[in-house]
Order: sequence, then structure tokens, then C-alpha cells
Amino acid sequence: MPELPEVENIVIALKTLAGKRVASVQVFNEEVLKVPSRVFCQNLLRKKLLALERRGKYILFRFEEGWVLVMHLGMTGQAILEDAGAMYRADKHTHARIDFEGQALYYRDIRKFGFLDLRRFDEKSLEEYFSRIGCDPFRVEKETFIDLFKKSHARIKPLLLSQKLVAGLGNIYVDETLFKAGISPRVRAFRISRNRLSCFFDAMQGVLLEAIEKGGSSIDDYVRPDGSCGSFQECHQVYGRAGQPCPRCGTSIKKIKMGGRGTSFCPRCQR
DNA sequence: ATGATTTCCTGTAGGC
DNA sequence: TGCCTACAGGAAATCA
Repeated sequence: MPELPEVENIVIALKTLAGKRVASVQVFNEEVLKVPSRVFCQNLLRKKLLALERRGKYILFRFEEGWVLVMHLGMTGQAILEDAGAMYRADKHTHARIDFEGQALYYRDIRKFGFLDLRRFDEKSLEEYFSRIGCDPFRVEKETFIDLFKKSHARIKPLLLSQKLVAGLGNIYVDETLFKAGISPRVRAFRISRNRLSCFFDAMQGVLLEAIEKGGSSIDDYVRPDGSCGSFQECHQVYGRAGQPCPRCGTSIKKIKMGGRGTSFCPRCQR
């Protein structure tokens, strides 16, 4: 599932498109669009891509005249990049193709939890669009971050998954970060000491940075735009390791449900 | 305010 | 082989 490290890898790979103009747009499945297909195609066509940006797990393609293509990959979304000449085999899960000068971008999503949106923003309306998601793990001061969590009475796991305070962590990186910081997924945020929240902040940045460097976690459907796999799944300490020994203390990794989400943790190391 | 539940969706795995 | 069910979960909506 694409979370911050996977999305960051995708954005880095897609930066090769910056400066290019949209040559053609094809929509194979309108269901994944937030706007009518005609609006999507017409407004994208011939626009120059100025820059790429990540906000939480969202990818922003900034075009000229304020047009922004917002891409979310949901659970199984993929952004695939190919040279225009290559023969990509668009299957039934490939929902759109955007041709740039010399390169083709495909949007594929098996479960269709992701989407593509195209809107014309000014800076104010852009901020409003993303007002529900919290700060970026790498664009916030540690003290600010700690203050945010000290104000919430919610349990740390569902709080992190909600994206409300900090955006970009999904099920994998929440579990991995909580393990690294030695925090129980059940604890309420405000009960965590400032000292431990400081550890949590460092653990979060550490896990995410290492995962970015390793190309993300390739489990299920995630691949980079060039089709290659990440390798951070080999570094997972708790996620997907229920019943196996904790790498730190050997206790069996426990898996519970929290808010309908599988939650793996070490009952001894995380309190 | 918080959280549990349901919804969207499809592939995979397990039981029989 | 094939049918059925359970499960995986990002995020929004609904309910308690």
C-alpha cells in the first residue's frame, strides 16, 4: 500500500516529467475521476507541467494556469512511467493514460480506492483542499509536533492513521514507528511523555527516511514507476510478522484489530 | 471528541 | 476443479 515512502519514491521518479507538456489524455475508466472525463481531458491537454509535489500520500502535478492534477493511490494504485515508444499492456485495471512529450504516464488501480482529481486552484483554495490533513513528518518542528499530540486524547494508532495531525503514515509505518519508539498502539496520545514523543518523532523520521532510501515496501501491488520493487519490506520489524519473535526481545509479535485495522506490535517492548 | 462500524473494490487464501 | 467465505485496508460517512 503506498504510504509516504512509496509516494515519495514515485514523486522523485515522476520529476522527469517536469517541464513537459501534455500531448494527449486517455481515460479508460471514468469511475476513478473526481471530475467528468471531458473536463479532465480538455483542461489537461497541452498544459505544461511545472512541478511535482507530495502532500501526505497525495501527489500533486502542478500545471500552468493554476491547474493541479491530484493523484491518490489508495490501497493498490500505481503510477507507471514509460517511454512513449514502449508497448505497455494496458489491462483492465489501467484507468488512464497521460502522454507527455516522449513519455507516457499510466494510472492503474486494482481496488479503485484511489482517484484522480483535476482542479484549478489559487494558493488559498489549495490549502483549503488539503485542510483536513495534518503536517508533513519532515516539514514540522519537533516541539510543534509534540504539542499537537499532547492535546489529543485519542489512541495513538487510530490517531496516526486518521492523517489529522500528521499525514503520510499508513498501517505499515505506523506499526513500524510505534515499535521503534517502544510505544503501545493503544496508549492515548496525551499520556505519552514529552520525552517519549520526542523519541517517537525521531523514530518516525528515521523509519520513513530509511524506507524512502530503500525504495519503499513492495508488498501486494506497490512498484516504482519504472516497475522495480522497493526492499524495505525486508526490514519490517513487526508489520506482517505476527506470531514471529520480536527482533529485540524474542517475545511473540501480537496482532490485534484497532478500528478495523490489523495492528502488529510487541507486547513486551511497547507499553 | 472519540472510536467502532460500514462502505467502496478486487485478488488471494483457506476450507470443503 | 470450483464454490464459498474471510481478509487485506485508505479514507470518508454514519452511528453511538
